[in-house]
Parts: sequence; structure tokens; C-alpha cells
Amino acid sequence: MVKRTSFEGDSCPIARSLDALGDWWSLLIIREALFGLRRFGEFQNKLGMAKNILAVRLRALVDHGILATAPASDGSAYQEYVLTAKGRGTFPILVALRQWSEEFDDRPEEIATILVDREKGRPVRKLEMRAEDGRLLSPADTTLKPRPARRRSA
Amino acid sequence: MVKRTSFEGDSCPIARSLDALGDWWSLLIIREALFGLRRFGEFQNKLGMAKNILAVRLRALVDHGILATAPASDGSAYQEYVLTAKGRGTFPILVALRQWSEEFDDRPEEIATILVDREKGRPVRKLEMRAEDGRLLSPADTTLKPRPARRRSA
DNA sequence: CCAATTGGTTTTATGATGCAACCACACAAA
DNA sequence: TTTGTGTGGTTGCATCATAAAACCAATTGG
Repeated sequence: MVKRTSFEGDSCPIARSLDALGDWWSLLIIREALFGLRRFGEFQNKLGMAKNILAVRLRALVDHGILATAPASDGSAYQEYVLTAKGRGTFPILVALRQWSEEFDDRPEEIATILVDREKGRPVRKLEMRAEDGRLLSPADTTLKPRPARRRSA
Repeated sequence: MVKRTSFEGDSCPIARSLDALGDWWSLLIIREALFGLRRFGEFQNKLGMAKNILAVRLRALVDHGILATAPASDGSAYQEYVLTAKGRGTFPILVALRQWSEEFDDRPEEIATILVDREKGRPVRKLEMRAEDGRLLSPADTTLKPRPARRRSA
């Protein structure tokens, strides 16, 4: 088989995430969903993508438990696509992508929006990684350990 | 043209990040590079990917300023691929992807490694988003604002 | 100097993507 | 009830990207 390799069985959590989110459109669909879009046509209009691949992506996101189909909302007989908790949980990923672009993009002047604290209207700080005891960690302060086996793993 | 749409000119910073990182292999190559891999063969062995597409991806990452080619390191005449500051700056993205998988994956028992604080060996906390004044922010506490125009923008 | 390793490129097959056309259904007006 | 319109897709192609394997040049190692 020459299929595009799937990382579904990989043991690396990054690869497993990419299996669900790693194509060109999924994260942008999620971004729009976080912004409040729900309907097929809304996504299609906003993202300007082909309708067939939007349909495929939406189905895949539903299959992955990131979106769920809701029967209605404004009374019409059409259905909507709403984020699940798993879908809303991608928020830090989107923030990390955004901040990387803000910090390293070659043409930052083309970036249209900034993420701000709603209360004060001031930019948010960079994402912080902390130890259990609250110490701020840099990448070099971290390392990988094998996952401790759960007792009586089914 | 029917090319895979590029987000290079998009004004959304997330789309711009995806333009550089959004394919199936780039983030995994970066992950291995953060882990210390440098040589073509090391990447190829570890990731098990086809050599032709590895070559294409490495070139693209170099073009994007994420990797740089260094002439040597162990004295051999071959070249190495090392992360730039821009490349190392992807660390939070990888952490966010990892944590999303740890929190929401359907089969978390298949995840092999956990990210720990090197000093204490304890798992790191979830990435935190804070306001300028240090208040911890949830997604609902944030909003997007148009980027303030730089004076005398060239 | 010979053989194996490294670091790729080329070739070929197939899957994914994108555009356009088509179509079923819901809904509204006549 | 028929007609029309918009929504939410599906179906055909044409093209592009990806993958596996074969091939190849330069670099080592002996």
C-alpha cells in the first residue's frame, strides 16, 4: 500500500495528535469553530475551500470526536457541527501556533490579529510550562520518561 | 492550478504556521531534531520514512529557516541538519500537541512517554496562558484584536 | 584499491486535493 | 401544488503529493 502513512498506532503522542489534526485544513476548521461557526456553508464561505474536502474533513473530525453533529439550533432542519470538549481542548495548540508565528514569522506585519486578554485588552503572555511545584521550565529543564505502566492494564 | 493551497499569504498567524509546519512529517522531523538527531540517515532510520520525501522535507525546513545545514561535527565530510532558534521555538507547539493527546486520546495506554521536569522527574503541568499581569487565562478570557499598525510601516 | 555506507535522485504507482458540475432535500412564495 | 431558491452535500475528472524501490555518486573504512 502506498497510502499516506497514518500515525494512529504510533506510540508517540505527538504523532497521534497529528493523525487527527495534521492535515492542511483540520486546525483551521477548528479555529473557525472556536470562533463560533457551526454550519457547513459558514465554514465553506469563510475558509474558501472545496466543498467535497470540507465534507471529508468534517466527517473525519466527527469520527475523531473533535466535532459532533447537532440536529439544529435556529429551528431549521439542517444540522450543525459543534466542538466537543476534545475539540475545545485544542485551544493551546492553536495558541502555540499563533505565538510561534508572531515570534518568528519573516513578515510579521502581515499578521492581522493579536490574542489579547479580554478584560484588559492587552496581549497575552507566551505560553508557560511549569513543574508540578510551579517552577517555570525551559525546554532544557525537561526530559522524556517512559510512561509508568498502570497496574492491571486491561 | 490545482496545487495544494498554500497559506503563505494568509493573514492568520495560525495558517501561516501551518504553511511551514502543517504537513505530515515536518513536526516529527523537528521533534527528532530537538531530541538530538542531526544526520540524514538518523532521521530516516528513526522515522522510517521514504528517503525522497525526507529530502524534500529537509529542504523545505531549511528554506523556512527552521533547520540549517552545518558542514560537519564529527570531522566527516557529510553535512548535518541543526535547528535554528526558529526551529527550537516550536517546542511549545510540540508540548501542546503532546498534552492534547495525553488528555483526550482514546487509547492513552498506548502512549509510551511522558514529559517530566528533569530536576524532580515529575510530570510537567499543562501549558498555562497568562495575562500580562500574571492572571491565569482560560480560552473564554481571551479575544482577538486587530493588530495595531506600526507607525511608518514600510 | 576495493567494498560498504551515506546521502541522496529517479522512476513509477497510487492516494489525496481541487475545481466544477450535478443533485436531493428543505423551505418559501404563487 | 407547482415553481423557485438556497443549503448541503456527492460525483467526475485533472493534477499534485506521497511512497516504495531502484539506482547512483561521493565518502568513508579496511
